Amino acid sequence: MKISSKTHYGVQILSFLAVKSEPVSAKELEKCTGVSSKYLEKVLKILSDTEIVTATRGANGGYSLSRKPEDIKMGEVVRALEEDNMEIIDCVAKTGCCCPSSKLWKKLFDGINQILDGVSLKEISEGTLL
Amino acid sequence: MKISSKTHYGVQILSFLAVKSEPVSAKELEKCTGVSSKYLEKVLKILSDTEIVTATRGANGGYSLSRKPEDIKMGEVVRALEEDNMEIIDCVAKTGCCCPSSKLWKKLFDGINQILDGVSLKEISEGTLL
DNA sequence: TGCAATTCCTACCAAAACGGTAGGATTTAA
DNA sequence: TTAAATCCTACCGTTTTGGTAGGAATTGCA
Repeated sequence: MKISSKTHYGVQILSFLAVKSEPVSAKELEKCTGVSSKYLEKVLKILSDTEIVTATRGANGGYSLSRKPEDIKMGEVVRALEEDNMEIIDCVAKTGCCCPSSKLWKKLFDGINQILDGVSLKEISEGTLL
Repeated sequence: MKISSKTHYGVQILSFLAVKSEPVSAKELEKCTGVSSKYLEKVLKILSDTEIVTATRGANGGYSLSRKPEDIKMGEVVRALEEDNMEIIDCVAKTGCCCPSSKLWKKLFDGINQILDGVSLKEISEGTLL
């Protein structure tokens, strides 16, 4: 039940990209975040594969948002970066016991996704989140 | 962002204890869950330290709920079993960057706790959770 | 055309967390 | 006294986390 640094860096990067119109390179993002560009490349690759950012290769390339900040919901971002760690545990498959807790986990994960889908990158980058 | 097996087993155990009036030993819980009693002892120790269950040592001992199922909220249970993994990341301390995402994580963890605190063990054990 | 800037791909690695196992000390009811 | 139980401490293999490293492929520009 914790946020990985990958996800944490991802959100930081995105809120930086949100205020830029030109592509920003991993090197530049390293300066902003203090995290090595090589590691940020990995994070950015995930965001690129999920079409949250667009990567432009070659000179003057870099990364930019694929959509407007208000159209990028944090649920999408967190699910992408946490990869398969957002799944509900299938307790029935693991133990023979009938599992009265599965509804709880479903309720919890539904709630988490609802919260995250209710926040857009715009609110993060502008600091207007309550 | 995933539930550990420790937490998962913990909830299973508690919903089993919820329907018992006598103390139940770790050995018996092993039969129910299929998980080794030695490992369950660890889980139960945490639940005992946090006064969710009461441990009775010696012959005819075992574990029983410290309170009525309706007075045990799942938030308390999950926070106990996930230990320090329920904390909000302090991003400002880690990076020099001002961190616009901290509000998001706070909102998320507050939401998680609110969901879990809204569910009692009674609802889990009786299967009345929506 | 050539060079520099950039992403992409693959491999590797140390440290921590996870999910247990093991053995025995301690307590207690009968 | 004995058997049943929790409590305590240590250990251990596997997976995940959080990176590092090196180079291949792509591209704008002089």
